[in-house]
Amino acid sequence: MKFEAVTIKDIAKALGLSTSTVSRALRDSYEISNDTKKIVLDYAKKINYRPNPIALSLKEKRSRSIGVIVCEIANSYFSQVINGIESVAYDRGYNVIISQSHESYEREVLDLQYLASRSIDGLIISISAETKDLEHLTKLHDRGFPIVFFDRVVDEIQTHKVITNSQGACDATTHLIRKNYKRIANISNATNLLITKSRIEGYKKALKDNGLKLDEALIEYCPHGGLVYEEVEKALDKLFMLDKKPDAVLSTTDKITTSCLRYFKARNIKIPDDIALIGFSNSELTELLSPPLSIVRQPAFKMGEAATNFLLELIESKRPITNFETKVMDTELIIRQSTR
Amino acid sequence: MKFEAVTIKDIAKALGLSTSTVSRALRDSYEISNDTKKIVLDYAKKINYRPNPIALSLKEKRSRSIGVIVCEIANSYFSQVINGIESVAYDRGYNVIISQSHESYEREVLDLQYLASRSIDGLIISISAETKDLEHLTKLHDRGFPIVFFDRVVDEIQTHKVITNSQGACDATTHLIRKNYKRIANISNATNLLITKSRIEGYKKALKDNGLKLDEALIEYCPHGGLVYEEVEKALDKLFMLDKKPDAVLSTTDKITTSCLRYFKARNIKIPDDIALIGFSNSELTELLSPPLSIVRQPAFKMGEAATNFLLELIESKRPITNFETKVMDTELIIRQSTR
DNA sequence: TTGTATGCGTTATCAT
DNA sequence: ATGATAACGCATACAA
Repeated sequence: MKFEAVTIKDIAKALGLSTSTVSRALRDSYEISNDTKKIVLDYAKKINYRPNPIALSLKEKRSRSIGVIVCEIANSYFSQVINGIESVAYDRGYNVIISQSHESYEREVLDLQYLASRSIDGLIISISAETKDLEHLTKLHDRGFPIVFFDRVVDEIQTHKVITNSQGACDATTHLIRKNYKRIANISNATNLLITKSRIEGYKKALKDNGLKLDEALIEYCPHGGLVYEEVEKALDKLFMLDKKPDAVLSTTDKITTSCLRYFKARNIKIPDDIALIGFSNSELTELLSPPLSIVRQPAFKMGEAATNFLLELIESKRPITNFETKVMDTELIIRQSTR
Repeated sequence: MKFEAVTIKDIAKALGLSTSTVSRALRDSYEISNDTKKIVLDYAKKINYRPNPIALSLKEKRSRSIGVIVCEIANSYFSQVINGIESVAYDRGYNVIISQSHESYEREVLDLQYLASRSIDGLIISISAETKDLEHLTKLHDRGFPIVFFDRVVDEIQTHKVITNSQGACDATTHLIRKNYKRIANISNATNLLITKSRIEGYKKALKDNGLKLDEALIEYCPHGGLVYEEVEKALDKLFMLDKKPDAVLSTTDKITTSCLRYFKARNIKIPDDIALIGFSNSELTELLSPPLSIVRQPAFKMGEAATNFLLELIESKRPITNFETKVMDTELIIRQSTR
């Protein structure tokens, strides 16, 4: 069942005017007499005329919509980022079209194909944990398509980016060291992601700064970003099978943090008595856990806002931008009782 | 900086063919020779041609995108619904454009204006807690615009709807009664919402079926859907100031449940010793709380899927549909330790 | 001040 | 088997 809307043509016909007069009257052009304007405007209002954005898009070669690709919407971090994106986009008159990669490279490529062509004016993306080949993105970027990365960014593409620094992981690790934990495990996202490297780096820096020896056996990676519980389970199994078991765990993504909690609970491993846990998380419920969970919180909403401002700058700039910026934002370390 | 894409015209010019030949070749029309097809297809692939969906939309008078209005994305229930919507939409070749009402009637009207006209083919909506006047929706609906309601539906508009039954609240209340709680408070959403009426009804039914007297003083409403913590705080303050205080609380939305937990924690009120709590929630973390929270879980993902299937049926139907369906889905009662 | 014609990218209709 | 043209809704250069 199609929904037939009113067009300029309808108004013109009804009023015995030409479409161009109506068009100009609606846009309050100086060339149209006040009388005509009033007649047109009144009638347009009466029949609830709305310009067809698709026709406008075709004409202006811009859709006023931006695409967003994240791994999962139902993840507190990403939903908060989307919230930030949506707030800026809405204010500036843009639609937000959201796609989920579900941590699948293949799906990410499909999403991009779907969003690209010209139905979106630009893209905000946090790449999937599986993504190693960037051709789908470089191909667009090289042709001048505006792309902004956030969270899981890539080095190979020169554009605006929004990330958090490695200080979050460093602070969390330092905190654990100060609390006298000696064998601090680190469970992170896929190895290929820059964000993983950055968080591992923060972790290593803290160890080094505090004179602790790095034990590579204490670092575990989740190739699917912790999307499947089993990979976190496997990682923890391995850690607990070590001769020298960890006495604390730093988990560096929302999803992995939740899985760690689930793992400990299932095995009746007590936090912080049996093991300490600090995790990256943006869930509002972490403070209500028992014990309340120490976390590293990312400024998700602000990251979404920043990414969108960057993207709209790229989209609306008259001339190609070559001077790109990477906005590095601070995380917030919230100490609660899961780390004694 | 604009992104210039390849058009049929470019291909036609490059290959010395007419646009119609190219168009037909790309669509594998029987009237085009295999040789020509191959030449066109190869060249199109080489230069990475993609049809312009906006031009298609203008021609077909459909945008292949659907609008979604929810109060908040960053809410486990709604993000899971959106996940379901997105999954069906994606499979059927539709974009999903998301807007948030933030529980504001005014914002909902703006969102709708923004989405309407012809940039979306249909709408999936869960109305804001503030919404009483439905003119913004009826106006569209009366003109044949496809709308599907879910979760917070309305009686006044005849169309497909997806809801959960009142059994969830009834089951939860019955469970509390069986556990020997006598004074069961109910904290619900705004009074004007049907979903509130339904859940209160389930609650009352359980009391009645079990021979308990209804005490209206034990029912509290949150006009802003619990979006502001203070209204939940006020509701609980009132309940705890009663001469006969409640010994259990049933909270009927995600947001309110979280606020209850926060309130009890802030005041060191122990669950379930000081008071029992069971709440509607779709968060994955509730089982990790201490005590693990008894919940009523809604089939959020499935509700999103069902709503989208309904909407696409309305959109793609050749003739006006007058036979509307309301899909009533079951909730899941998960008993954990917050209710002894 | 108003009207006519053109084009945005695509496809359907009608030639050739 | 292929090409020319009109149309979708709108804005605008150009005419009148």
